[in-house]
This record gives sequence, structure tokens and C-alpha cells, in this order.
Amino acid sequence: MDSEVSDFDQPMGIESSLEGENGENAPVYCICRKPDINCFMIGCDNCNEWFHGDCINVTEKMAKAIREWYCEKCRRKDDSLEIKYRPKKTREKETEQERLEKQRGTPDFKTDRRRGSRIKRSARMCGECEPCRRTEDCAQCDFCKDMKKFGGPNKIRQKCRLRQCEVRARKMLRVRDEEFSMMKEQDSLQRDGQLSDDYDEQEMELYHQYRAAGYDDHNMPWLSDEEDGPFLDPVLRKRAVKVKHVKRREKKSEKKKEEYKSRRHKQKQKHRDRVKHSERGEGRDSVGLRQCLGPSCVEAARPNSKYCSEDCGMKLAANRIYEILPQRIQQWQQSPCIAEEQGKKLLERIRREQQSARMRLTEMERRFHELESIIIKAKQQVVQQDEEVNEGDSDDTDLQIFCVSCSHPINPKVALRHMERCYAKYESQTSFGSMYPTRIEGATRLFCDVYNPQSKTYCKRLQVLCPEHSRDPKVPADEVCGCPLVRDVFEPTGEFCRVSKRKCNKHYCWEKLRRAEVDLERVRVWYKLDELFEQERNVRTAMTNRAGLLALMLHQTIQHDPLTTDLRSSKDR
DNA sequence: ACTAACGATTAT
DNA sequence: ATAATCGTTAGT
Repeated sequence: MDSEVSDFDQPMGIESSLEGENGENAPVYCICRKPDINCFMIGCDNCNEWFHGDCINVTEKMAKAIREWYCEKCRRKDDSLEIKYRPKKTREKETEQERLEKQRGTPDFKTDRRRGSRIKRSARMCGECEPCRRTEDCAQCDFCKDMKKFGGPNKIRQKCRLRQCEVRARKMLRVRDEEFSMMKEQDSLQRDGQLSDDYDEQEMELYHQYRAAGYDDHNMPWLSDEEDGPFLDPVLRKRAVKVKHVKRREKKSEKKKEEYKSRRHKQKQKHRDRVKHSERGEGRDSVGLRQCLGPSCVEAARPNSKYCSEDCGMKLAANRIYEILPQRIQQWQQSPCIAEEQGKKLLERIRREQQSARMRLTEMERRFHELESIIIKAKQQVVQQDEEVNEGDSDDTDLQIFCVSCSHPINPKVALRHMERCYAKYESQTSFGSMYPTRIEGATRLFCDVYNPQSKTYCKRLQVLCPEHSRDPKVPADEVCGCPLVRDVFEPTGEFCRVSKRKCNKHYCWEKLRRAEVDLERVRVWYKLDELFEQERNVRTAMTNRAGLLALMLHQTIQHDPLTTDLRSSKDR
């Protein structure tokens, strides 16, 4: 939601008084053009202006139900803009507006796709500053490193420092002072670098680490590049990490000392830091141009690159592959691959399951046809006029039944009929759709698949029991019920119920239910098959990738102890 | 005053 | 169901 209670809404605490400096050049808002922000405000999703709830008669409570809000001016200018409300789940009572929306049809069926095109605004996001506009996490700040996606423990759970709003995020969450200068520098480095796109921040960071660890590319040209991480000797790599940690600690103690000094002094220090960083990071490159690392190339490298051209980079990469790959392939073939064995076993199992699923499918198709022929046969029966079925009817009359859908008391005689209709009534009020039509080859009559242009979805109920898109056909007066009669619940007698279909309360809609039973099972089998196919595909991809170029280049199997080639101990198997 | 941690809420 | 990220709090 784009409306919000501003963080100044609460009584001034320590924190907000600290942040008060943000309001120094207080901007004005709303139709009243006053700088007041100590009350509930709502932002226009078109012009981004903020409005006081009181000035435009929108309460905080109303705003809770609003998903997109547009000010009057914008709405007057552009007719297509209308305030959108969120569909309510277990929220408080429906608002008047919401109900209107509902009556107009299925209100929210994935029609709202404005995310991404617009920056969201909230209590902690002004939506306008650079950090708010940023969409990528920097992957290097402490918050990023904490994130699961960057392999962190997810303990801090704050968003990337570079994405903390300049205006509204808490100060302590924004970019830290001592890191700020470095990041800024990197930013500008990237901006005027010719190959700026090839260097993202992560790579820059790696680059810095690498420099910090004291390697010199010229001694080890093979190990000089960004993507070389995995090739580093583990010992060397460890040392690199250590160096980095030391640096961290130094930084910390430096900061502690500084806390005793004046603020002014601190800023001076910051400046010095910046100079220091730039010297270390870039100084040499900008003065003496480096030579391109391309094989036998004598050109100068392009700024921010190690090569004079893409071509040289590619050549070097190709050479690298020629050099390393044959050795890797040999290594690969030397040791048995357990994952490969397991994969094969898994594939076998999957295939067996596929086999049985297919058999089950044929069986279900057979039953499908069988049922259809039974139904055809049943229709040929003649209604038996005289025998008005009244077994047990008399003593049922004082029994009371309540409909499971509407909870009204109903006559047991018509209970089935009523409940079926009642259920259909409610069921047809909801939609059950998917974006895609069903495409199953060789399958007849499974899903309803009626297209709903409003929600752009296809109905995914079973066709035979979709009350929304198919009415039960009107029963002609002379039609027979025709339900196959059974003995002991399951054993068919070969006879059919010969009561008039309109009058038979016992077997109401029996064809529909029997068809649904079969179809449901067919759907299940199809799902199972689908799942198995996917599994098979996954296993296959894994197996192909395992000995693929990339994997061979990136990983290798090290046999730490030649005596135990196969690390599986006997008890494992 | 500050940070790490974490439950809770919201978005996807 | 999971990811993102907010507000709160205990600990330093």
C-alpha cells in the first residue's frame, strides 16, 4: 500500500528527535501547502504528492483498504485513474467501496501488475531518492552479507545499505560513514569506466580484496582474473581472507578512538580515508597504463579492464580452457562418480514409476469408456411407471436435515437434490482459473477450460462438475434415472434404476458424480506423470551438467588419501 | 548511543 | 510458502 502513517506520527522519541535534522528545509505538502507531517498522510500514486488525511477526508482506517490512491487533481486530468482497493481477506469489515468493487465482478484477478514500473513508498521509503530507486542489492554491505541469497545467516534482516532511503530510513541503517567514501568512489569509477557494465560492485570488491591480499597479476597471469576465485590455492585463499579480517578489525579500533574526538575532526579523517582508498584502489592504474593480458598482446589495457579488447579477453579465456580442460577430463575419468551412480539409480526408479503411471492411465481411460457405455445403456431403459418408490419414506419425514451449504432445514427426500443445487450456487460465485489453457494430448473432457476475458484465465474445474460454466441439462419428462443398481454396495447386479429421472431422489446426478470420480483420478495420474517427467528432466540436467565444461573448469575432485579412493565406507552401503 | 537479533508483517 | 524488511528489545 502506498498510504501510510508517517514515522513522525508517534510521539517524538529519542530516535525521531535525532532525525529531526531532516526537516530543516521543510518542504510543503497537500492542498493546504503546509509543511505539517505530524499526522496521517497519503501519497498520490500518480503525481507522488503527499496529502494530509484531514484535508482530503481520508482516514487512516480507510487508507488501510486502499491499494492505489490518486489525488483529485490527477483523477480530473486523467479519467483512467481510479482509486483501487485491496481485496479483503480477514481484514476488518468491508468498506462500502470494496463491496461496490466486488459487485462489479471478480475484482482482483492478477490485474494489478504495476509493481516494478513504480517505486513503492512507505514509512521508510520516500520513493524518490536514489537509494529508493535502486533495485539491486550491493552484495557487499553487512546487511547484504547477512541475506540468505548471499549466503548469510539472515540474522540482521535489513535491506541493503545502499537501498536505505535517504530521507526516511533510520540513520544507522544507511551507508556507514567509513564505507561511504569507498562505495562512492567505486560508483564513480564505474560510471566513467569504458567497460562499466562488465564490472559490478561485487567484482570490484573482489578486486579490492585481491589487491589487499598483495597479489600481483604479473607474476601469476593465470590467476589474475575476477572469475579465478575457485582456482586459487586454498592456502593462499585463506590468507587472503585473513588479511581482510585484520583490515576490518583495524577499521573498528580506528573508529573507537575517533569517538572521543570532535565531529569536525572526524570529517577530516573521513576525507583522509577517501584519499587513502583511492590511492590504493586505482592510483597505479590511472598513472601507468597496464599491458593487456591477452596472449602475446602488447597493447595497453583499456581503462578498468585487463584487456585491450573483448577479443583478447576471449583469447585468453580460450587458452585457459585448452590448458586446463584436458587435465580435468582425465581427472574426472579417474575417480568413480557416486552422484552419477545415484543419478542412474534415480532415473531407473523414475522410469519404473512412469511405467506404472502410464498403466494406471490406460486403466483409467478404459474405465472412462466403460462408464460412458454404461451411461448409454442406462438411457435405453424404460421408466417403470407403477412402482412408486416409497421405501422408508414415511419414517424419514420426522427426520430433519440441514443443508451443508446454506444450513436451512430441508426435507430428507429432496436433500441430495437441494444440497447439490445449493452447492452449485455458491461454487459458481467463485472462480478457479489459471493463466493457461490445458494442453494434454489425447485426453478427452478433463478441465472446463472456459476462458474468462476479464481475468484472462481458463477455468480449471473438472468439466463435469463446473457449475459456473455448465448448467445441468434440463431433464425430459420421460427420461429414466438409469443408475446401475448394486448389491452389497459394490457388486453390480446388471439392473438399472428405472424410476423417472425427475423423481429419483436416490441417485440424483449419478452420471455426473461417477464421471467426476473417474476424471479426478485421471487428472491425478496426469499430475503424477507430469511430476515424474520433471524429475527425470532435473536428474538428466544434473547428470549432463556434472561433466559439463563449466563444472569441469570450476570444480575438481581431490583424492586426499590415495588409500581410500572410494570414500564410502562399507557400512554406508 | 549503538548494534545484533528476532518476532511480526507484508509482498511476491 | 517463502522472501523481504520492518519495529522492538536486550545487551554492550
